[in-house]
Order: sequence, then structure tokens, then C-alpha cells
Amino acid sequence: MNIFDQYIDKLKKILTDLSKKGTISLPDKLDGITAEIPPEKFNCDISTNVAMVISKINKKSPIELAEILVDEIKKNDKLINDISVVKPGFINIKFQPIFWTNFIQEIIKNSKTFGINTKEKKKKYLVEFVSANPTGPLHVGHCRGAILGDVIANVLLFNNHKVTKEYYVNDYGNQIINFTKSVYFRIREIKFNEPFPSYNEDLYPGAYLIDFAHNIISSKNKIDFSNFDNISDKLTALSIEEALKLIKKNLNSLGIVHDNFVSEKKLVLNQEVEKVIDFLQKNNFVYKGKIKAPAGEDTSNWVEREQLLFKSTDFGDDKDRALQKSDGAWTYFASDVAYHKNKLDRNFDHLINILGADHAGYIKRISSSVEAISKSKNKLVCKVSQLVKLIKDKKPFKMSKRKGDYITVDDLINEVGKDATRFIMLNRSSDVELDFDFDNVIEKSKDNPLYYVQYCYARIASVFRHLELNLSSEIEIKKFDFEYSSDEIKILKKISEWPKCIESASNKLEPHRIPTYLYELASLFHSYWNLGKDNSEKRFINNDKKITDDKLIFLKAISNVVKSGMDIVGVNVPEKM
RNA sequence: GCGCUUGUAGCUCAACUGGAUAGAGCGCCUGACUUCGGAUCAGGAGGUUCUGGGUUCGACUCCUAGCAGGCGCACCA
Repeated sequence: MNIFDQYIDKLKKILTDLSKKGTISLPDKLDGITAEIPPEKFNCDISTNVAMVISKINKKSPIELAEILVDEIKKNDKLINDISVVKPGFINIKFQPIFWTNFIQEIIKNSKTFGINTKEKKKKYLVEFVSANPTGPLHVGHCRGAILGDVIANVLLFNNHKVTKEYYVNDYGNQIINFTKSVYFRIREIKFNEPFPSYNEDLYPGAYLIDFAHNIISSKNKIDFSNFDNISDKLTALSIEEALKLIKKNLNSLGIVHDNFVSEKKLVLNQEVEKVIDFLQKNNFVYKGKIKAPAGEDTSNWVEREQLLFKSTDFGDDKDRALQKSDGAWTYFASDVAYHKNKLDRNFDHLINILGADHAGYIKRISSSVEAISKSKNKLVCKVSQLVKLIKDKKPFKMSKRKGDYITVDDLINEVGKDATRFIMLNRSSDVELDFDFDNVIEKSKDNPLYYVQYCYARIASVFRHLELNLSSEIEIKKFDFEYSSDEIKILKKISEWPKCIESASNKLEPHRIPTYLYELASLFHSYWNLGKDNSEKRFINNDKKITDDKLIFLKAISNVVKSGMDIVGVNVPEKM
């Protein structure tokens, strides 16, 4: 039920009819026609730019064409109250109130599907997100991307697409060796009373490793901890298992559950890296060569060496990228190419990667590899989530990994809660840096948009409570013959934009549009609510402690949209606060 | 030096894929509580959308040249 799409279809039909008659000419493709709710000052319901779009090809002024169209539109639409042409050529339409009564009847009937974008075909998506190294707990830095990925998946699911949420586990490489060694030293610290080496900068100093060590010691595995080399494989597996357990717990407290965890190590052991490089070699995308030092940087330590390179410059990257290290091991990039081949083999229509800002420079090379393998440019979309600036006590809070004083997801959830974290992290476009002010996020006031939206729902719930009705149960109303006032139509207009919001959030992968929209809807509702203070006729419940059907259904429509929006964002809507 | 990205009210940010007189919140100033829960609302002040060119009927949005901030630029992952 997207009234704008419906209206555009109606306009297109009028245009083709007129062009058949020879009244107007049309371009080959009818693109760029919009229908939207205009700014409030125009005092109308829907507005279209159609006259301006066809102005050029007809060599007539938009105003002139609009006048012609207005007559036709009037003939075709009986629910119009008023229609006018406004410079520079917009056609503005005001409906009779019955239009909105019909609208609300439709969306109440189809409350389960209202908002879903029906234009698009069902597709299979893979969303890869978080993919943090399995060497410790998630910290705040991971949070934004995690929530972004999760909500993008939710939006796509809401639109009936098939979505797989995946986590790529980097359980291969030097960092994992250092991580396992660190666990080993913690075990020795416990078992043999040896101090954890402070001199070795490669080790992980975090105290959580002590827990890992305890867990491994007390597990059922019988391990002789006296010699590292004898047990390194076993210990690596156990350590990663510990880390993943913790990470999954962290994700869970954020309300995130992945469908798959794909192991880098397994890809390497299954020779998938060799296979994909072989494939690229046959297609002439791989060669032995040297990488040049970047200009303008201190290159005194630069060592030129010959290594296996991928020709990402063929796809617009600034340099070709190394696939193999000098010791013969695959680079992270090489196994990631194999991982993306693996994704492509699973026949998804679209791949989406969520990356942190610090990995933005990586996008060109990985999308180059996907293009080389799939021969398709738009298969992979990478979405970058910008930094989160933490603010505590009005001051920026810097985290230092070395010192181990970083804020973990656990800290965050304990202090702020899941809902506030999700809502605030999502409230801004992922393209801009985000200020995350602890004091503000905890505050239960209008400064906090989460509570503002929740409060709207709670107010509606309280009306239902007073009437001893259940907000979540279906309402049946036999006669839809009431008329809504202009105050109410203002809110209904906003509701009519809900499908548009979902559509753009989904097409552009910009879920921040949802909290923004919900805030605006809540704001209109709060204003409306307060009208009842000065004017008791505008209250929902009248003096006989009853509610009229139009008001009941009106509240229901608002709460439905708020609920479905908050579901996508992944936060609760309490009936009492 | 190169690449990506951001630049909109004092501050934090929106702006329906190019639309009309650019909108919210915070902060500041006025006002509304024996409330269908004030975690709310009404009103006011506040703008050369970083700068210069270009495309267009029409530009915060697209192109181009700059300026400023952020991120990145080997075999780390």
C-alpha cells in the first residue's frame, strides 16, 4: 500500500493516453516522475513533478503542460478536493477526507504487510559483518558495524528477501599464533606460577585471557602444558573456541545472531586459496612482480621483493596486491579472495560487506577480486561504518589497546543497555562520525530519541489499558465512514510515507532512515496528544470513558508502524515505561 | 604524494536518489502540569548548505578545480 507508487502509475497511464491522442509527446522512458508529500505550507496531500519532467520534449513550459494534465487528473480521480498548479510547475492535489479513511482501512486490513516494498523481486542476500578477530571480546569499535549489519539484514528480511548473516572467522595467521602463545603464558602463570612476560609486545595483555586459561585448564581435555610446540594445534583450537564463545555472548547481548561462522583456516586447509588463485592465473589476473613504495612516505625501510600479485589495478585500484608472503604463506587478502569465491559459489544475488572506517582502503581490492571472479561489477556492495567518538564526562574518551583499557561491548551494555545502544548507533547515517555521549544515552528524557519514540508507543498503550483493550490484538470495525480532521490527516500522511522510508533504507542500505522517521512520527503524535489538554474534544477517551472507532483505529495504525519500525531496529517497545 | 570519506544554524545532525521559502534536537528566550502518564507540548531568535567554476527549467544533492577535518596507503588482520 504505497499511495505514491499508486499515484505515479495513475499519472503514467494518463500520460500514455494523452500521448496516444497526440496531445503530448513522451520520452522513451518515463523516468524521474515523483509523487511526494509537499512541505506543509502548500496545504495539500500529494504533489508531482510530472509536468516538469515532460516539459523539455514537448517544448512547452511546465505550467502550460500542468494545466493540461490537471484537467485529465480531475477526470480520473474522484477523490480530489482541490488541484492546483504551482510554479515552477508542480501539480498539487488535496484529497477529500474519505481518501484517508480508505487509506487507514487498507493498512489496518493489511497490517502485517504494510511498509513492505512489493516492487522488488525476492532475492538472496549475504550480509557479512563484524568478522572481528577471534582473539578477545568485542569492544565499542565493533558495535556500530555490528548493529548496522544486523539492521540492514532486518530491513531486507522485512522486505521478504532471503538473508544469510555471516561472520568470517580469521583463525589463521600470525595474530592467532601470538594469541595462542598469550593464552599459553597465562596457563603457565596459573599452573607453574611464572609471571606473564611483559617484555613481548606481540602478546595480548588483556586480563580476559586469564579466564580463557582457567577454562582450558579445567576442561575435560587432558593436556600436558609443559611444552608449547607439542600442543600448539590443540591449544589454538581451544583458544579460538574460547574467544568465539565470548564474542557470541557479546553479540547476543546486542541482540545479534549470525547464521554462519566461516573459518578462514578451513578455507586454507581445503585448498580453496590455491583453487581460486589458479582460476585467476588462468584468466591472467595474477603475476610475479614487485610493489612500489608509496610516494611521499618515509621509504627508508622499504624492501622491494618479488611476490605473487593480483592485478587489482585492472579494476581501478592504485596498486596491485600481494597474495603470498615471502615465507610462502597466503596473505589475508588471498584467503579473503577464496572466501569471496566461496560466497559467489553459493549463488547469492547480492553480497554485502560491512566494514569499519579503518578498512575502507581495502574495499577496492576485494571488490576487484569479486569482479574478476564473477565478471560482474555490482555483485558486492561494501558499506563502511564511520568511527564512533566516545564521550564521557563531556570529554572524548580514547581507548588504548596496548594498555588494555578499552570499553567492551559488555561494559557498554551494562551501562547503557541494548536498546539505547542500538537506537543511538543507528540514528545517524553510517557515513558520518558518531558522537556517543554516555551521559546523554542513559538520560531518560527528550534528549534521548529512543525514549521519545518508546514513549509514543507507551502513551497509546496506556489509552488501550484505560479502556481495558489489548493493543496487540486485532480490531474489527464494520463501518469505515468517518472523516478525519486535518490534525489527524497530518499524521496519516506521515504514515503513508512509511513504505517510502523502508524502500530507501533498503535500496540505499541506509537503515538510519528508520529511527529518523520514527522520531518524526512520534513527534507528530506527541503534538497531537497535547492538543487534548486545551481541548477535551481532542482527547481519545471521551467523558463516558469510551473511544470512537475512528480514534481507536487511528491509534492502532500509529502503534503498528512504530512497532514494526522498532522491530526492524531491534529494540523493545514497552507498554509501560 | 595517492586513495576513500566528511564539510548544512553556536553544537550534534536530517533533507524522500535533482524539486518549491533547506528541516529537527541540544543550547538560549517566552509560555502550558489537581495530565487519556509533563520521559510531553506551544511560540521566538538563529543559514551565502566550506570556496570558485560548470551541467539543468531547478543543485545541499551531479561534474570540475581548490580548501579544511577524518581514515587508510608492504608480508598485520
